[in-house]
Amino acid sequence: MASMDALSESAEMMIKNINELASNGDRVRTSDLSAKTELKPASVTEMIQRLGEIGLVDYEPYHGVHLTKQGQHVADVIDHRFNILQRFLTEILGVEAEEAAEVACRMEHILTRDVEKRLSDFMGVDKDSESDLFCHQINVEPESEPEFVPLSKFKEGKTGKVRIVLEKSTLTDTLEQAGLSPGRTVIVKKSNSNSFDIETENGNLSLDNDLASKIILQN
Amino acid sequence: MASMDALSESAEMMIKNINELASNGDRVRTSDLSAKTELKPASVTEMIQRLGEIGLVDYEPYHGVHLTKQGQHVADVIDHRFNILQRFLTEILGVEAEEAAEVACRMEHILTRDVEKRLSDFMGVDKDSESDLFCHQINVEPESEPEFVPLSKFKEGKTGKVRIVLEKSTLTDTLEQAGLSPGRTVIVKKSNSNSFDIETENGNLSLDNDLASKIILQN
DNA sequence: ACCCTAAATTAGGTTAGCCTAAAAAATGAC
DNA sequence: GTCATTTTTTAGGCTAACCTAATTTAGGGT
Repeated sequence: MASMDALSESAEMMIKNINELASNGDRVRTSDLSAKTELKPASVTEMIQRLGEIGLVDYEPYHGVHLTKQGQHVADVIDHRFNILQRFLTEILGVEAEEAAEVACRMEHILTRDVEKRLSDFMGVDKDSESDLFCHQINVEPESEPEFVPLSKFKEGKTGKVRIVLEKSTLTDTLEQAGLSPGRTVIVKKSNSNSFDIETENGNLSLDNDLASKIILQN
Repeated sequence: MASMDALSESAEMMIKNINELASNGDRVRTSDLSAKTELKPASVTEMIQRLGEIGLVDYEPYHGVHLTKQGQHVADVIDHRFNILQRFLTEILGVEAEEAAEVACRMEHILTRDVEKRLSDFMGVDKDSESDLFCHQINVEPESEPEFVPLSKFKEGKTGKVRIVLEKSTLTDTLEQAGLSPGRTVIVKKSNSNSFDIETENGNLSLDNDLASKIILQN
């Protein structure tokens, strides 16, 4: 081990990439890092040697690297900062995914502990973020995320809760009477390209596709 | 003029400092820049020469620099990004002033145009920011402290500006289309215990209480 | 006008982070 | 087990951004 200086962006990126490639527990090879970072192999070697010297990585010439406990901690911090930043950029600001990832990837190296913590609180992250970790590791079914989709995309037989009715008009009162106001639960009984037969708490009715696309349901 | 590369953080900082020292219209001297940037005079000379070569600065050996039109534009962009970031960090996250300034000063060089714009909207900056200035100067009524409350707590007829939309997932896109993204203004037309009829810049819609509680508006 | 001092520039050195090309080590086919 | 191929490392170069030390210029006091 050596200096206690702050890590450079390049060094942090290397640690992050090592961590991402180490998912299977194996040592990470120079060539894989070279491919992932788009640096030449010689540059990767240079960097992982330096990381080895300061104890963040266990480096064996010709046999790749893996993160030390210290290095893993750095990776975890960076990872968390990235996730928080990305979520903020996409969910709060509405930045498009790819750009959000790029910007988050630059900002993750700049965040201070305090700003990170405050941003986490703002985004509503539980202090015990193990649930987050759990998800990453198990990740059995990424499907059951509650989704918000227009009624017109619901499959037959599916039940959903009305969350939003876009576009109000005189029709709204009618829809309301029919049990299609926000908060109500509906079942799509039958659907085809232009007609949806649905059952609401107030009875049954049919909608055309145009209208159905403006009623947003939650799974 | 020469390259069209993105400016380095160091170059942008130099431009920023030149701009700040040029408030009186005079040419900015190397020694002043040296003092302000905490770089040695030789390093300042080196940098301003480079900035001169790419046309951002008008450099005359032994007689200082001043920003060109191009350079002034860069300075203005950086300045705006800094202000927005600092406001976000202090007003929204509650970061202490000095730390906010430091972090903003690093992040200002990373923001993309799009993120800058979205963050500006989020912070409620109008494109013609003269209104902003106006408000600050007149500030007749200190009563209506802007408050952040969920849409579900808004009284009928009240107008507010969307600041945050909690809840991720595919819903975000839908809300955005509906005119419910951060920065937009909405009016609550009618409300009851479980349904909110609101008017946005994009039209009218209804929300259920659960969802409305997750959309945070500012008075 | 001349000199002296302060300011600015040039010259030359360092480091991090990249590169290419050459050398060395590991790996797998037989 | 040997050898060809692939992978990795070493060697040496480059640039940006800093530095110190030496040189040059500007400008004021007399």
